[in-house]
Amino acid sequence: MSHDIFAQLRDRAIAALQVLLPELPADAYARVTMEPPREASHGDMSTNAALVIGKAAKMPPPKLAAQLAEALAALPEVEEAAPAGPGFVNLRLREDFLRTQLPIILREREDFGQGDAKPGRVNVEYVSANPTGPMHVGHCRGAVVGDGLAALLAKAGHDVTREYYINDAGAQVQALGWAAYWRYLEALPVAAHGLWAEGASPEERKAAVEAAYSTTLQYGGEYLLPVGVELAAKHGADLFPPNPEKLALVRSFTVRAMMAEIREDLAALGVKHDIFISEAEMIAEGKLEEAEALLDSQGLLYRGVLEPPKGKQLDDWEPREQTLFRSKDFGDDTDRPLRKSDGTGTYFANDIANHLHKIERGFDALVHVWGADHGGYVKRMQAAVAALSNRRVSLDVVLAQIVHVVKDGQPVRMSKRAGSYITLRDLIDEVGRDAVRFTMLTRKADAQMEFDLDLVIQQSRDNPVFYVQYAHARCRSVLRSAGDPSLESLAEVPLDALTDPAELGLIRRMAGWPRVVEAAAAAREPHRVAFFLNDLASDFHLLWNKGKDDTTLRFIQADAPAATQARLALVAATAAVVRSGLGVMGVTPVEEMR
RNA sequence: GUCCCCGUAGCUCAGCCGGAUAGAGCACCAGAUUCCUAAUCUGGGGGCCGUGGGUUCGAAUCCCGCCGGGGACACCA
Repeated sequence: MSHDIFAQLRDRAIAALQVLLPELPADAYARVTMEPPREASHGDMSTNAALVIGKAAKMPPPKLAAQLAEALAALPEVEEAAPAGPGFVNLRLREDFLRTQLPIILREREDFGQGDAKPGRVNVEYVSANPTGPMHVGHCRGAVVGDGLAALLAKAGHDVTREYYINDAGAQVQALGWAAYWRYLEALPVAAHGLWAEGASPEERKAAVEAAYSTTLQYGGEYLLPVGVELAAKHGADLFPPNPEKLALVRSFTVRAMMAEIREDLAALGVKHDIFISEAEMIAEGKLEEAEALLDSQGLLYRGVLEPPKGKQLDDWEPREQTLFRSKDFGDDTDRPLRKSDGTGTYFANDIANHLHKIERGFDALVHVWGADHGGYVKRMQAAVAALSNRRVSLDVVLAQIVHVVKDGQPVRMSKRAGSYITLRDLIDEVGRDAVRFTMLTRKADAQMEFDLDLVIQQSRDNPVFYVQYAHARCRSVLRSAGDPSLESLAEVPLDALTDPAELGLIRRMAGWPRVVEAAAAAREPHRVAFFLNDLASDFHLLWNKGKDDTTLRFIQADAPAATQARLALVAATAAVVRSGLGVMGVTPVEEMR
């Protein structure tokens, strides 16, 4: 069960008000909050209850606040309750109530913060990089944010399915197929196809392929060379000359090879998915036609011609009649094409099919992590989901903004064209998986961020990865020195010795973890976990340093076994909460730092 | 031209669904180390919350205009 003390006290406050105001309907309390006050001197918790229900109760908020404070002050959890400002009630919690949180943490350990099971099923789709090459740093942020968000939602009590949508249909994969075919031809003896002379240069070979099949080779990366060699080893010259069937075989082989590589990249980053959905298979199953029929039956499709976009130079624009979806009816700026002028489906149409597929599998909430370049795509997709589900299913899109990689104060180029293409693997090799994951989650997803390669490997306060791991390592160091007592036994020890403000502050922070999980999940903001852990680490380092000035505050006291036990319980709980938070972020809690 | 994201301390950024005197780290200044790891900690200075309106008991937060940065805009994915 959840152990959110803010939720508990909020319930207490509402119960108290229901006694004071028996005639007030239950829904009047919806906007009542119980939260940490901004100013710590105001106490541990603050409620706006008198402010938000004053009008409905026909009472001036300050008067109601005074009555509520009186009722709350009588609670066993509460040391002091006082009306304040325009109608707040500030609570100071009893120290022994705060201390009761430690055994709870020690029994729940890494599960502390786990929310109660929530109804409904959530589908989180992330990464979904095109299977046309290895992952690069541009994909990395979305992968980490998606993985962290999925873990966070699960921690908050949601039933989460993590999904990867393989874009293995469409023009890009056609192009990939040709590029792989080119590499296949290169792996064959020249005599097998005779497209170029023995000893032809790479440019000549490429030009020969482009001329022979009137195609343009967009993908030629070295990562396709082994694919060509494997195809040649497996099929000899049988795939020459090309025909649609043989090219389809090359394509599916290449997509499988690329996906194998992407899965390795994901594993290296520690990013997990429950399910991989193939666009091509879904389309082959007829999901597009099904979605189209469903929309058509609701009168949401029509034949029409779109206006040309203004302000953008389009030399070859001409009016075309297409099948259009009335996304405007659902808040989009314009209606959107479902079929190209040649009658084939647009990417949008395939994506509609993808979402119908999700809705049919029974999800109640869909969450996507997309790159910022897809920002213009959000409204139409939300429109489609609303239409396909009769507005039952929600679609939230988290946009992951661009990451600028910086080294030695200089931007590191990431484009393929510039030649110095940074793969995800390069980045992990350079700074380590934990640093990549933690750093990518220290910013709101929709803010651009700078990834400073020098900073993330630095071992100092500037580097939050290090700072948090160091706190955990310090906890573990203390516990090892004390002979690693079991958490079960520590959950039983008397805690009266914990009275220092720094000790109680640390407990307060930890007791707030379930609330952080709940709020961060609701806002779809996994970065808040990183900030919480930074604060928690700071509280712990503070306490540690107090022990340097005042030896009676050190954790291990040779001549005071009871105080030592109590403090070991505090330290063990801190370590457990750090692990709980790092678990959400997918970052390893280290035992020691050397 | 339209749409989306961003604009908070010198720098990098928090600020949860509107709440009380706007915060953290870095940098700068001044301190703490025979000690469970000083890889840390304590104190200090530093703000027109881009800007102008609006909503209300109350706005960094919500709404509108403008300015600045980034991104996206038929038949690509």
